[in-house]
Amino acid sequence: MRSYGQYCGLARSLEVVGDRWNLLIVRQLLIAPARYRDLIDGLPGIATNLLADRLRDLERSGVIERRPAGQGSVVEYVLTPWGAELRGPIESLIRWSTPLMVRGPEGDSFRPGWLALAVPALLDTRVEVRPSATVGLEIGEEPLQLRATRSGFEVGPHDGRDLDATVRAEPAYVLGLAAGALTLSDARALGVVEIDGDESIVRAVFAA
Amino acid sequence: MRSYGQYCGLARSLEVVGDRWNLLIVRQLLIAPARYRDLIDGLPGIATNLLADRLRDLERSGVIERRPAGQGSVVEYVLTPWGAELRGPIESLIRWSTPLMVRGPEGDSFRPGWLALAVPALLDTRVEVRPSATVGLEIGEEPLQLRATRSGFEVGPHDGRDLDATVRAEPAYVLGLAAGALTLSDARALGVVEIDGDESIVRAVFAA
DNA sequence: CCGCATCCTCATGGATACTG
DNA sequence: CAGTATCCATGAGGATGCGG
Repeated sequence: MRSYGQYCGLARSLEVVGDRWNLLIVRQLLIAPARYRDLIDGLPGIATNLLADRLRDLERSGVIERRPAGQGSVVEYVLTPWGAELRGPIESLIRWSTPLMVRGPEGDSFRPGWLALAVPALLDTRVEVRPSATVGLEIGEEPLQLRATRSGFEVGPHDGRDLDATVRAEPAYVLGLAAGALTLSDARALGVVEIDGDESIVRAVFAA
Repeated sequence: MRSYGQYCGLARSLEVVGDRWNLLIVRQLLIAPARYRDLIDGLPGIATNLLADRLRDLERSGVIERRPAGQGSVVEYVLTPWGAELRGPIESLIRWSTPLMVRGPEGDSFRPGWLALAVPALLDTRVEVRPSATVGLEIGEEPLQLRATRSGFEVGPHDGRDLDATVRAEPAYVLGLAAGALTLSDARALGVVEIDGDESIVRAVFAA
């Protein structure tokens, strides 16, 4: 990216992460460290040369690091501590996007892993839920789980542990619930969400 | 901007504000509503055709509005309520940029008005300062003032009211102090900051 | 296969001149 | 002052190649 030549924090940030695809690459690495192939899969639409270019740029500017993974010459891309601090700006943009997301997918591609960032960003962290309470999220295939911690919520792949409840819904409704743009009772009246198990926990998590 | 085709809040946000210059235009309008000429002045380096393009795009997507200003056919650009909510993402990116800003301007252009966003974004809002306490900021020419409110700090042009204290320093040191990357006593030992008036208020505001 | 590098085409950005 | 029009440089996207 060509420099803006402005002594302003926003302009300097954008010189590092403002290039097309850059923040989406960081998004993928916030979900989990990843190999080149994982990034291609998690970034539908990116051209392979662009991914290679961007990974070089982000490494040069100190946002990501390559590190050996497993055996052989296999490398894995990981965020540096500074790069991981982009969680704040990214969650903030995700919250801002709510009006754009309630329209639904409209043919856009979707990866359940993206919810691992979006749902905690949207949920009201002031809500008090018993720590370690765990709710399964079934969106399409990939089973996810949402766990309450003292500091907020974590969403990741289901690790097989016991679930207090399970929610099954389309991505748009999960996001609507998390953002408070849709209440649980409305969602149930519309028949767009199914809940198994301890419903009170689900109500507590998605308290509007 | 070409669509990413991803049903992800970050991707959809970037389709609206990810284009080059877009967030910097929003930055200017967060500082104050502005006319075309004000934007040209506040966005050194932008080409006039790009500014016109971006203003059209941002209006179409509901981030800004044109409205008549003064008399005649003079128009002014203003953020919509949704556009104004970009303050969160922008402040977040400004905080993230601290390591990039402590290097100093290095020839980049600077507008004191940019501090109206950066300083409140960087200051620790948990600090308790007497509401309506006012500190003058003298950076280059343009006199600014920093006012404590119940909810945080506001920085804007000096309105001529009485000041409890005045701080004079280069932009980089003001940002360093606000970010807590530089302590007031270090700054004074280095002779890079001058303080007049009630120094205790300045110490309270910039409590590291 | 994975992890890129090269090549080509086309869309976008930038600088400047110009107009109502 | 508030933008358009024009022309050139750069960057994105897609296909393909290629070594390990």
